[in-house]
Amino acid sequence: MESGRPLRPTLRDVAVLAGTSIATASNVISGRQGKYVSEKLRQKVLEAAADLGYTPNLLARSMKGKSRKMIAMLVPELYNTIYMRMVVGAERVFNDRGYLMLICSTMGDPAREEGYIQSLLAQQVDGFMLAISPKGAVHVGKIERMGVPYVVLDRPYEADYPYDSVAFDGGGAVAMAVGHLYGKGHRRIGFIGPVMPEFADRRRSFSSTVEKLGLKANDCPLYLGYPTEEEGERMVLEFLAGRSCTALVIGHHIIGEHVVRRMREAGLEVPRDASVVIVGNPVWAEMAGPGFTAVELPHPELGEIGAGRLIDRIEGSTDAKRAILVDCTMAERASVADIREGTGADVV
Amino acid sequence: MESGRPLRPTLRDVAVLAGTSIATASNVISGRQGKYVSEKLRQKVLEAAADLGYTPNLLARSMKGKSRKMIAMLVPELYNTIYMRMVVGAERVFNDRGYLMLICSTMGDPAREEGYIQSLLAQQVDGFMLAISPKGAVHVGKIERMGVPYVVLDRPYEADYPYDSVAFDGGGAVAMAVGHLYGKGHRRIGFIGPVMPEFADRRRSFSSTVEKLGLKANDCPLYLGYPTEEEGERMVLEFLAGRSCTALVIGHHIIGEHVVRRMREAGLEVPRDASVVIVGNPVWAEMAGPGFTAVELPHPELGEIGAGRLIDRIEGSTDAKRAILVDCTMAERASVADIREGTGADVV
DNA sequence: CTGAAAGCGCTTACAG
DNA sequence: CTGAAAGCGCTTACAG
Repeated sequence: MESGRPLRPTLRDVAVLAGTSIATASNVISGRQGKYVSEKLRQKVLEAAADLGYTPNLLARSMKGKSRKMIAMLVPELYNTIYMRMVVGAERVFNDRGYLMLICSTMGDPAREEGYIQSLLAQQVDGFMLAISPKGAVHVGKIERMGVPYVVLDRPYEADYPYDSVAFDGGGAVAMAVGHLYGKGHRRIGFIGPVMPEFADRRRSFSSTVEKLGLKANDCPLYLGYPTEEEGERMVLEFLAGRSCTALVIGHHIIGEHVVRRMREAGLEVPRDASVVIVGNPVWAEMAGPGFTAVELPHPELGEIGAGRLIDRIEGSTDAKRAILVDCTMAERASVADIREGTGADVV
Repeated sequence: MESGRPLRPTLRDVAVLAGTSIATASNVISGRQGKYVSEKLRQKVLEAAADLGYTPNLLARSMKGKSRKMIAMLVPELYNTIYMRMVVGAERVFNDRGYLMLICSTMGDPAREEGYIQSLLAQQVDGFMLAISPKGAVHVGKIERMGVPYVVLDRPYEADYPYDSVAFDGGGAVAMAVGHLYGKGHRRIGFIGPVMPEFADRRRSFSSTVEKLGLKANDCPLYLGYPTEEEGERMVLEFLAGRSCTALVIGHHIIGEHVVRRMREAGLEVPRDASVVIVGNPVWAEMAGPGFTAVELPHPELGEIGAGRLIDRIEGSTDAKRAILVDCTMAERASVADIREGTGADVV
């Protein structure tokens, strides 16, 4: 309709309108330094570009070896806060450093993971942030072979080549929780946590920490299950039947939800009847009951650190590939009673 | 290290290895029909491609006017289930139809919305799915002017040009809820809902439906507030103070969460003491208390229908631009008592 | 059946 | 200071 004006004007259109060459127009638009263009011409080009509503075609630009300033982040699920926390952290730094981040949801399906990796590689993305399923690890080899930078998040895995990864130390988080309770005088500490293989480090850490602190294994029972309502209930019941612990470490946020609800229903008051430390960052930790002490898992930091590392890589860093482990932090709230003797803690 | 093998082999590399021309290699790889290539040559090319691990550079392909098979979806928040439901619905169809969907989170910030639109336009995406803030509507003009297809989701707005949009009828949903309760014999029905301007249609619909059914406005009070814990509590208290309604329509899922919890704490039993219909799809509707009857909002369908329409557009559909309104559906569960006389409902 | 050549929209030495 | 020309990796008439 609007005669003459191309829908997507090219540099050529701008150059013609400004009465100059494509090369000069390019020099002005991409603002190359060291290329002196007379102020007059520069203005004319700028005007022409504005007039036409010119937007450079990044596709064409990329063909000349320029980076696309585009990275892809693969996550298993969109509904899961854990991944969203990582995404938000990563996005913050990509935005700051001028990269466009694309989020792709794989549903933990290796086939989908492969599909995305294929497409995105073909789309010439500059790099990958990968929160990928264990089985999906195979497809990472493809990225590796293409020489495209990537960072693995949250779940590093075995590979016969070194690669960048960022994770937190789940076992360490549990150790912190146990240590905190120990410091407050607790000697009989239970653990309710996930039974899935990805979480083996958490329960192993519980056992070894307990042992290291010189506590009796009998006094520190483990209850394992899946993060469902029924299993949560079952584990609480078992824990209560024991009746011997003064404190409890909950090793998973979803399980925590069910456990805490069930404890309340059972009339158990925290921390009077039992002290509790959660591993994870459930929204309700601050709001429910007395406020729950938690070992917070640094998902946003995982995203941030991973993103920073990926960009450095893309921009030429030759730092040795390695696994980065991020520390967890204690957020003390009101779910742990200090039962040490002679500390006067009761007075407070 | 691996001498000779280029990291990212090009069609040229494939052609050389196969001992043929780039053009022929291209014909084989992109499987153009009508181009007869001898079976022998075709095999050699295919082998060479496999050998090199060749992946076509979609960037270059796109430069020849081919579509990128890539669309971008802008959503305000990643944490909000509503948007994730739309995303998941949309992604399903994009995947089926061979498009790659990129998710971008704008945080409802018009500046970020503009930034993304700019970048993605420059990246030559084929189309946009827009769940955008009211203020962001301005930037849509840029997409429109570029002639790039787009579909607006969930929140259509005023514009001086026609455009495609997909939404559900929030007012209609409330009318359904009221109608359902009316059908079960309720004549005094309260409404607790959001006060924000985007939800004006819901409360207006409540009032007009009540009027249409011949109920007295006095018997059908409205309680409006923000979706916070305190406001939820306040509204429940006001509703209870009234003590005259047999039924309640809750017009927002977050508000519903607080209202339902508060009602339970107040010792109110549903549906014995009050029948309840929720507008929305909170996860707990099925699990909490007796199971809550709800008017379900079709967010995934919004995504699906929008995606279908967008692809049709991209692939050349010249169907007139228009606003599509998707119906909501009743999910009857156990939170509504049938109080009609002589129906024998009580026996059931 | 096969391949030389032009061209997509840009950038970048390089020569005026 | 400015512009003609080559080239990025493909596709596509078109001529053999």
